[in-house]
Amino acid sequence: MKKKTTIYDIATKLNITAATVSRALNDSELISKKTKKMVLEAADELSYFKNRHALALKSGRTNQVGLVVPFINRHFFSNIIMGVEEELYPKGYQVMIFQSNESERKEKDIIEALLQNQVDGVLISVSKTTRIKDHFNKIIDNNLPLIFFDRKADIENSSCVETDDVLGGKIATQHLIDQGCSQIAYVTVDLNLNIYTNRFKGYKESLKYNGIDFRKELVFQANSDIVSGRKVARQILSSDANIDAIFCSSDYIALGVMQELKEQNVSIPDDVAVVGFSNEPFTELLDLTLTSIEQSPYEMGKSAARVFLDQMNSKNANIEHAIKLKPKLCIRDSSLKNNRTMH
Amino acid sequence: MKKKTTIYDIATKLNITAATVSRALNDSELISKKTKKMVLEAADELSYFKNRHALALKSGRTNQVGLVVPFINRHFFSNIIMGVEEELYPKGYQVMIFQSNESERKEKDIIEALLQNQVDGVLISVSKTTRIKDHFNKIIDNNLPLIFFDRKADIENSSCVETDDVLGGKIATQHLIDQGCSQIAYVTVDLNLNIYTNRFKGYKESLKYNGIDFRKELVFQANSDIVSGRKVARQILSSDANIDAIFCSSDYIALGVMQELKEQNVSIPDDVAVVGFSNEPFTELLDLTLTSIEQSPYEMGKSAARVFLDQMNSKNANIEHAIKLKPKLCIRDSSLKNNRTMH
DNA sequence: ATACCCTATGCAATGGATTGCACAATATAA
DNA sequence: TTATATTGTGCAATCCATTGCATAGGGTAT
Repeated sequence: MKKKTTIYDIATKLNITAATVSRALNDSELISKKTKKMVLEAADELSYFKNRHALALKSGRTNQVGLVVPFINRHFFSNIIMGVEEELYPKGYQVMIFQSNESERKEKDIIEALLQNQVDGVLISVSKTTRIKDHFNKIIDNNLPLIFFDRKADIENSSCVETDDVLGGKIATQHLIDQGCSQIAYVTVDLNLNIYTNRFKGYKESLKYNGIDFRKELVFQANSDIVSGRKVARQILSSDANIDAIFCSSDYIALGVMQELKEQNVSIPDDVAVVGFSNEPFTELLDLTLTSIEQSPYEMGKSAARVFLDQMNSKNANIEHAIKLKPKLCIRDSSLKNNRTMH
Repeated sequence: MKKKTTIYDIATKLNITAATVSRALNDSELISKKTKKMVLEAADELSYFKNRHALALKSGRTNQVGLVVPFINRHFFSNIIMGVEEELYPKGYQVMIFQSNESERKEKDIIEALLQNQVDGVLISVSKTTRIKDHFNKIIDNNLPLIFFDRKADIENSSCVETDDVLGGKIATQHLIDQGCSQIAYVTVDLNLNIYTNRFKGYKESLKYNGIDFRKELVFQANSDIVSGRKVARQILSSDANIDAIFCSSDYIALGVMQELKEQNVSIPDDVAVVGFSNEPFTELLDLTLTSIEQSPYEMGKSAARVFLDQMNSKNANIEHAIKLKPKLCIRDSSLKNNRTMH
């Protein structure tokens, strides 16, 4: 077992003190060029590298931030991670990534571990099952920047970055109306979650704005998966509602819906236009591409990272930021009528 | 700026020494129940948590491992991360995730940072552009377990976990032959990368095994994307080769190929069967689902993590592991002839 | 009552890098 | 040549938790 090289080893070798070595390695102007050169060469020879823990212990700072997501392997979250990383890495921060698996318990553990690691801040998208919030307050109590993204908790002195879901619901609905639709079915997921109630709100506001009556019999519920999407499509088709469009609050539902419509020989988009939400990668790989709402997770990550940097720089950690990102409509085959070609 | 609570704060408050506090917190049997209770209460009151850096400094161990992938937001890699995490988290290890962006430079930086962090081991999938290997040797020199997954470098005393790509190439080719194909075009990506040469090798071996002559005019090259797939499909169709199947070493190429074939009214799989590689999620979301080779990244992650644990436990870090995971064929519409229905 | 043993706690060193202060060595000025 | 800057290094404390060794205080045995 080889012992790790320290500045003391270098000092001993060169018959100088560790203080001098430290200063030389940090290119202090107190040290002569000759000594610096000596030290650097010796350091290289002994394959020395800094011990970050000693540093952290001394300075109380780590240049590490904690990033917590429900799942790493979701397109949405992994792109947020990309955004955070790319913003923070050049500034010398290390991003420690953790996944809560939608478990409150694990989320608590992770935050405890982050605090033990003395991270300089925490960026987190809250687990679905989280009800308590002591662990978030612990972060605030320790005077660390706490930034929520996508899913937030109500914590004083924290910041958040989220998609403007109401707007997302609006522009999707408006687009369908612009395409000549007026009987627009809406498929929601879980009306307990903020994001879905907001999308629904946007849908209703858009109908109202266009003078179309809201009919609650056009609202359906499903889980966010293909099978559930097929099932809800069957429900919709067999109901009295004579719809000409279906707005799904999830792309997976929309995919299931499209599969079912196709099987039942309902023409998309002419008989029924379909719009999804989230702009999953597969939406543009389909034969009949799916119109959807892009939430720009990469931008969201960057934005959250910038909020963190802001809070770090203006030492006054009290500033709260609340950023809403504008979603974008990606128009594709499933909703584009009139045989217009895309280019 | 609130100062962080230390065991000294607790000691002062209770009029005892830090040593006693430390032992109490670690539930040492040297300490009386009464004192333990006192200490735990005080710790809670002062919202104390351990300083991991002090611990790491003292013990030289961190219970952290470094995990380096080219990109986090790829289905393949994010599932490897899942696997590693799920294996290591229950054992008390923290996984520090980094992405090299396929940059040798960044890969070096990351490894330097990991060493500075005194991680207990490194799991890495090498960046495409990496040529030097000093940074890998530095890990070995420090007597840390080094485990490569998917893409390896030739380093003594390191371990690796990879897919048996030769077998992957074989079973895909064999499947096409079983479907009655004999003029099988092969589209490769980069013959400098191990994984692609191995797939190609499997293709050739399978042909030979079935007594089919290898014809180099049936081998084409493309980049791993849809546009490139369409382009190569045009090349194939306009060549003299009268092919009845196309085996693509990437799903994205296969998708482009299928799009182009469809546009040119070539029937899949009856005129031309298509097989991809990697089993990307979209393969089963298409109207015409794509036959592909599943590499089980999740299992690969678990496997790599287990190798790490093995090396940690048997202190003798010299044991090299070399694990090859068996790929699986996922048969779908694009290659299944004879109008058999799937269920 | 004296010698001895436990039990619970304290003391002090350790790990590696940083940094304010002290001081030696050299250079400059008078 | 002596006094004064200037430059380059050394000393020692600090950050926090752990742990081997020492010891005080109480109990037990004789």
